[in-house]
Amino acid sequence: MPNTNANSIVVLDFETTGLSPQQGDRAIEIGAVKIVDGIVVDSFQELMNPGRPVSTFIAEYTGITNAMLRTAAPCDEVMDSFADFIGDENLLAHNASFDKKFLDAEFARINHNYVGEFACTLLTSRRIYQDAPNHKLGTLVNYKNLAEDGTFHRALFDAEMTAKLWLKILEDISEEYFLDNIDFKLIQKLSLLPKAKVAKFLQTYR
DNA sequence: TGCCAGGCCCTCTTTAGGGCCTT
Repeated sequence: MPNTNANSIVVLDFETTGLSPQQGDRAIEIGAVKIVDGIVVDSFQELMNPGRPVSTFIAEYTGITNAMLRTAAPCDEVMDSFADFIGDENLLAHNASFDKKFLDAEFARINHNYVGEFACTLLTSRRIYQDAPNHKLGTLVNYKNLAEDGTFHRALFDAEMTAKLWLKILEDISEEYFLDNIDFKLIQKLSLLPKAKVAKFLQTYR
């Protein structure tokens, strides 16, 4: 059984060759941080060789070039190490449906199953920060004045920024609705509510 | 040959269409 505390979680981000593993796209980089009780206690970052060149668009978008990938370990090897990193923790990503489909596809190739469930900062922030100009990761980092020192669209940096956003979301919910020990299931439930029902849900929680 | 992601979410909706997000 995965840990149920929202404060113990692995935040992950993939860079990939494209948008769809079902269309043959592969992961080219995985970045992740492990958070325990609001503190980043571990991190993981690896480039991985997908076995074929990346497009000019992807190289420009991510800064990850074919020259960099040529010397990287193959996806299977990196994903095997990453399986050890995530253990049985619950997982978090910004637009988690995207990262989940690549995680599932890459893990399927090495016959690995994981027990953790996903939460999503995109779905959560759409409900908690309804006044944000949009809900892109970079916009939300600026909107909440979260310190940034790095380059977006690299896996570890995006995972670190997603982690900061997650902790800010927990802090804001905790302060506004007087909740402590926010449960992972609460966030999952919240993330699928109609926006108009979010405030009442949190006000009446416990 | 022609097609080409997909889940969420809103609305001029539900016998549907299009924008938002991720690379």
